[in-house]
Amino acid sequence: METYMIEQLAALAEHKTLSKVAEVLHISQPAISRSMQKLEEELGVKIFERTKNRIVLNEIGEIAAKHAQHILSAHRDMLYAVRESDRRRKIFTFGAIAPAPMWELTPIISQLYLGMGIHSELHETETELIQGLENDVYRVIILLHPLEDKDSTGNPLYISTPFIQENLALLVSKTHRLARKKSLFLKDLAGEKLLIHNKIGFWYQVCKTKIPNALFLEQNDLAALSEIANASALPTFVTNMSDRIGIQPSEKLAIPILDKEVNVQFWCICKASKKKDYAALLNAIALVQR
Amino acid sequence: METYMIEQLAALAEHKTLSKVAEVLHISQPAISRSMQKLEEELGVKIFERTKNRIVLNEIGEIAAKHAQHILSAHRDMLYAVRESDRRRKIFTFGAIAPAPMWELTPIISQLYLGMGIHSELHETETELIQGLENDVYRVIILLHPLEDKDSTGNPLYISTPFIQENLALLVSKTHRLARKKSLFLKDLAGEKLLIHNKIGFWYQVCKTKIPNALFLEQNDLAALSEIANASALPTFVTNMSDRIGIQPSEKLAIPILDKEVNVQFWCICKASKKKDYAALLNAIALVQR
DNA sequence: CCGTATTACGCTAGCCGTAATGATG
DNA sequence: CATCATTACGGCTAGCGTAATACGG
Repeated sequence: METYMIEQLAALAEHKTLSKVAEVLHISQPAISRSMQKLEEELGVKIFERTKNRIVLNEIGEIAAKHAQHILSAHRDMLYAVRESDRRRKIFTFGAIAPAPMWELTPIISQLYLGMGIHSELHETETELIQGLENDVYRVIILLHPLEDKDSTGNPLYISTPFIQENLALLVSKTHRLARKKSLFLKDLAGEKLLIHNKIGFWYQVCKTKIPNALFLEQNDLAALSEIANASALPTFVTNMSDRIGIQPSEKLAIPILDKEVNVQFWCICKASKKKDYAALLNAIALVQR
Repeated sequence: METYMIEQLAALAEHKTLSKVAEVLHISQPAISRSMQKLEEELGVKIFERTKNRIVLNEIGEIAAKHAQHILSAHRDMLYAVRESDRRRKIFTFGAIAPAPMWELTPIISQLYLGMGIHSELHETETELIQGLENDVYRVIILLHPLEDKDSTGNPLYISTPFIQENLALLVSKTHRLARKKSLFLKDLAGEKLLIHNKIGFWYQVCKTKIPNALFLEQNDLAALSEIANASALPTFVTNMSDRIGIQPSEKLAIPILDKEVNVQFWCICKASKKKDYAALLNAIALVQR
């Protein structure tokens, strides 16, 4: 049973006449006629009802055509899987729960995997990240904790390496009502108008759920947000990582926020089965802890 | 992607070397070598790690091979389904809940479908029968009641035609304690030793559950059972259908049993979608009601 | 050296297209 | 007579086997 027969049978079930199939598949009518004869002979079963100038699939033929379509979709699946795997092999894709470790990790990967493309994705929750790691969509992921899962024989499924820490602070003008405090908690921000970026991973949910009655002015352009923060009296957030991307405190004060949810340790995680592939990367990561 | 490539890739994943594949598939080594090169080229993706005299599937190659095996099994499924359907087309197979309608139906089918094989199966419960009808394993089935199921548009899914009736009686010697009764109920047989056949469809369960504390002496050879029944004082069962297969009452008395579970009407049922195919059969069946 | 993969070189099986034939509505 | 399926015929592609080459344990 050769592929071309399967293809033509499936097309015949769809287009009903040999002529139409010939037209669609860019092949001559006699070719189709012969293929179908040969297929029928190979199967050893009548799958057509023939009159002198009409050929129709019989009940068994319809079953055969169903299977033919299934085989063709299996072919397409194979092609897609192989090419998709290859594409992923040529790009280093990772996922992160927050932007700062994403920015930190990118240059490290860039140095280590010279010439390879890098693609990173930000998520607010860890479920998609872990799932992506499982599917090999992500080579590594950045979470707020290590993954300790074991397989049935007790061996770890993942390798977790501590990465950077990040500590949140509120950036306020010197005239703000909170400006004289040395530190504060999220609940102290109740009712404030706050300028925030909206692609900040897990921070977004933390802010939304831990600060009561705040009004969030969301921005999705980082440069614009920085401008507005400088030009207005609106408070905004910074972290120990903010300077890494060129945000300067200017005339404002950064007041540390003490809730444990906003003083976090990131972890870089890969599958244990790929330990060797990423040993060098995990090594490099261990060096930038601070 | 031609079938031969798929086949060879799957075989390579299994046998590891081109030489072994060549041996197994009865084809020359160079042929395999070229096929795999061509496949790799068609995919446009490196699926092998090659050294000068060694070829190994890489990670993507393993994925490809998995898919190849899946495609091959789809091929086998197609072949099996087609041939199995053809086999069924050449044999009239039906299922029944009791032997008597099976014996009655067989000659009717035999006359109507001259030259076609006939195969019948007996079941104690109706679930396998209905499932078999659904799967087209059985063309028709014999149950104790019609099937009234409708599809989503309210059209009947099945055609049910009344067939024969069967009424059970106890066959006892004239000296038996029950011999003077004109009729009886199953519960009257409590504690008796009873000679029965064990391939009697639904009767088996009825006897087992409706007669308290009886001792059943099971026989699976019909002729032997008949002999023993004649030669011994043991009571056994007959029905209005028994004479059809040559069982004679001899010197014994047949006492009707009145429970409704053992005075039954059989129904012959086919799929509504095959109504036309079996119209003649259902017609013939309607004539033998009695 | 024996086993393994690849390359080179004809051969030919088999698939294709063109043309012709037959049937149908 | 337009449309569709099948048969006939010749060409050519492409997969095959044999033989030769090259590498490795």
